[in-house]
Amino acid sequence: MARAKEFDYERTLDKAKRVFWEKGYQATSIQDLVQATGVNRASLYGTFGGKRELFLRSLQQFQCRNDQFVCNVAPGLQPGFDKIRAVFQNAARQTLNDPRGCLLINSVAELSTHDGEVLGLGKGAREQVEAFFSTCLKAARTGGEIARGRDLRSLARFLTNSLFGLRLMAKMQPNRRLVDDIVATTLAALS
Amino acid sequence: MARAKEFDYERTLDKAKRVFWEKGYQATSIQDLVQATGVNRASLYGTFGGKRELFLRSLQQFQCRNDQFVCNVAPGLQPGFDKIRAVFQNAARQTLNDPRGCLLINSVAELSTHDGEVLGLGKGAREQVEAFFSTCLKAARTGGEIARGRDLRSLARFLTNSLFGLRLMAKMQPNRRLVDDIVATTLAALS
DNA sequence: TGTGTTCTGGAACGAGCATTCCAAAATGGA
DNA sequence: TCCATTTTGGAATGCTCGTTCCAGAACACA
Repeated sequence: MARAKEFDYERTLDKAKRVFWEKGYQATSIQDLVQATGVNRASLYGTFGGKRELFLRSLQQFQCRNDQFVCNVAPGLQPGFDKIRAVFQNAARQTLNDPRGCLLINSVAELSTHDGEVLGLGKGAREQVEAFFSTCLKAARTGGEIARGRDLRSLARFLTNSLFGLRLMAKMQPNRRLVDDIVATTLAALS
Repeated sequence: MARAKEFDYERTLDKAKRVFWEKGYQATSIQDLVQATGVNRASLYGTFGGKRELFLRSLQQFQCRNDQFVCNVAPGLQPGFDKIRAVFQNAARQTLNDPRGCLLINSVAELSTHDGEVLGLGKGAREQVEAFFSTCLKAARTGGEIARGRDLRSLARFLTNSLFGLRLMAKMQPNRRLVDDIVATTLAALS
C-alpha cells in the first residue's frame, strides 16, 4: 500500500463545479481550479485526468444532485398537479436567488455544438424532466385535475420547455413579477 | 486624404459574428477572426478596438437583424394570433435547421454573469420580444381571438419564455415532434 | 525499521493567446 | 509628381494556458 490522498473526491468535485458554474468552462483555468479546490495540479491531473474530464465529472455531479432536487421537491407530495406547481415554484426561487443560472443549461449553450458528451448530458436531463412531468400529469389526470382529452406527452414537453426557459431567465432578467407571471401562466395552461 | 479601407464594415462584422456564433466568445481566437474575415490583425484592431468590442458589435448586429426577423415575420400579416403563430413556426424552423441556436441566448448563458453589456443586450432583446407579443395580443383581443378576462402582460411574458426555451432546444434536442409539441401546446394556451 | 508505492509541491514546457508595433504600400488632394 | 495620411502585412511581445515531469515526502505493510 501507499500514501493516502489528502483530499476528498466528491468535495473537490463540488468545489470545481462551483468555479465552472461561476465562470463557464472556457473561462476557467487550471490555476483557478487549483486555488478553489486547494488540491495540487499533479493531484488534480492524477485523479481526474485533465480539465475536460474534471468538468464532465462536475457536470455529472450537478445533474445527479439537480435531478434529485427537481424531482424530489416536496417529497411528501404525491405526483400530481401540486407537485408540478411545487417544482415550478422551486425553480422560480432558484431563478431569483442564483444569478449563475443552471450549470447544465449554461454548459449546453456554451459547448454542446462541439461536445457530444455535454450534448448527451443535456438531452438526458431534458428527458428526465419530461418523464417526471409525464408521471405527474398521468396522476393528475387520474385524479381528475386534468381533462381526459389532453395529450399528456405534449403537455410534459411544454412544461419542460417552460421550466428550462425559466432557468434561462436567471441570467437574463431575474425579476420577481416576470418570473411569477411566467409560472402562473404556464400552470394555468394545464387546466 | 488617405488610403481607403479594403474591406466592408458590415460584411466583416457579419463574418466575425458567424465565428462567435459557431464557437462561442471565449473559444474564438483573434487568429480565427483574421482567417474568417480575411481582414488583417492591425485593421481589425484599428477598426473595432479589440476582441471584446468586435464581439459586442457582432452581437448588436445580430440583435438588430434577428429582431427584424422575429417581429417582421410575415410582414403582410397584421398583428394578432396568426402573427404570433407565424413567429413560433418560424422559430421552430430555425431551431430545427440551425444547431448553433440563438447567438444572443448563447452569449447570455456564457457571459452575462460577468458582463453587464451582454446582460443589457439580453434584457433588451427579451423586452422587445415581450413588447411585440403584447402588441399582437392586444390586437387579438380586440379581434375577439382572445378572451377579455386574460392578463395580456402575463401572456406576453409567457410566450416570450416559451420562445426562448424553444431557441434553447436548438442546441439541446432539435427534434421535429418535440418542437411541434411545444409550439402547439404553447399556442393552445392562448385560447 | 525497511521497502515499495503513491501522493505532493513546484518548476518547467511548448503552444497559443490578445495585443502592439513598425516599415512598406496605397491613395487622394495640392 | 509629391506629400500627408491611412491601411496593411507580419513580426514581435509578454503573458497565460493546459499539461508534464521529477525529486522528495508520506504512508501501509512486511
